Amino acid sequence: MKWEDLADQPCSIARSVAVIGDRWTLMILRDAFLGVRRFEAFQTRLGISRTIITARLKLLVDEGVLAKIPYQDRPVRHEYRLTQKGLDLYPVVMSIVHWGDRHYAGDAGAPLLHRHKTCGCDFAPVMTCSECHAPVGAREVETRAGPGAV
Amino acid sequence: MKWEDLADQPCSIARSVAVIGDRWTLMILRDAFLGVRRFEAFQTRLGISRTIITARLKLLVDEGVLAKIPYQDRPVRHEYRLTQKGLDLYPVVMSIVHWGDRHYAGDAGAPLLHRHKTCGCDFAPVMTCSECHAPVGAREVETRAGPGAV
DNA sequence: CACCTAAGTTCAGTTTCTGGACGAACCATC
DNA sequence: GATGGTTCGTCCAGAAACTGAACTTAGGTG
Repeated sequence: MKWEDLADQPCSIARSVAVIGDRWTLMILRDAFLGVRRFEAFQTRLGISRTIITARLKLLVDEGVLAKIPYQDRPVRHEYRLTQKGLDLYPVVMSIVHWGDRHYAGDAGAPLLHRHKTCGCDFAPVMTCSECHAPVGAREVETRAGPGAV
Repeated sequence: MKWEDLADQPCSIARSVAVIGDRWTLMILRDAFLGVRRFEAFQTRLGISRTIITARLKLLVDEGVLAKIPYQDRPVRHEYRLTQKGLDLYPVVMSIVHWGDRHYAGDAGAPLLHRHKTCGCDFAPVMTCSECHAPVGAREVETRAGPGAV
């Protein structure tokens, strides 16, 4: 199987992974959620080749995760902003952060803290059930084929 | 920046992405959560080269996400099981699934349904605040340097 | 004019991924 | 005891992706 074939699988993971599932794309999304918007800023912060930045930003724009918006004319310059579809990735990014905090933070603790403005507390993300609102763990879930299965 | 350097960044995303941030690793984790445990099963389901399966399983075992456990002697055979650290990735996997369901499920609907055994309902994962238990969106969060920052 | 910025593109060289063949260790069957 | 099957890999040549560095475009600054 090739990377492009992933997008055609009858699996939401495969289809998502085809878009966001590589190292640099996830790092770009991290920076986007931290407010980075310009090509040069992504390149400087990540320190990777401009070719890759170009390719990844293009993919994310093509997929509607980022929008390329001009912020000045003469010369025209663009910035990359998260769309609603991009903002919907927040739980993905936060759960990755949280896993890293739990398993890779050294003695010093987490590199970043997240404050929930609504309640004013530093928080950790908790995955809950949309129906009963209780926290959900892997062992409490049963998976079965849905309407979109093959 | 090279891939290996990611693990040394003062960023939980980078450190996590160094472990789980590539396409095939995420697909292997998906299958692991669906109950796949054997080398041959991963290879057959994913249809990718055995070299990659070997390398990815080794990385996940080295990182303590999977455990390699013998399930028979003569000849000795192993299976790969999620450790607690691996099970902790469930929110990551589920949030990716959910994003895919929302943005890439066709008219047919989601390929897989998830039933919360505790309450008996099919559910969607909702990210909530550990402190006030309300759902959290990207715009309601403020990020700042934590104790583990450089 | 010389130099600067932002956002890319181009290119040769290196690294990584790929499919397919092969190996090792055992079991079952004829 | 030769053949074939199962499971879990390794090895290799070729293809694809990534890399750093230089170059381009379109304008702005002193």
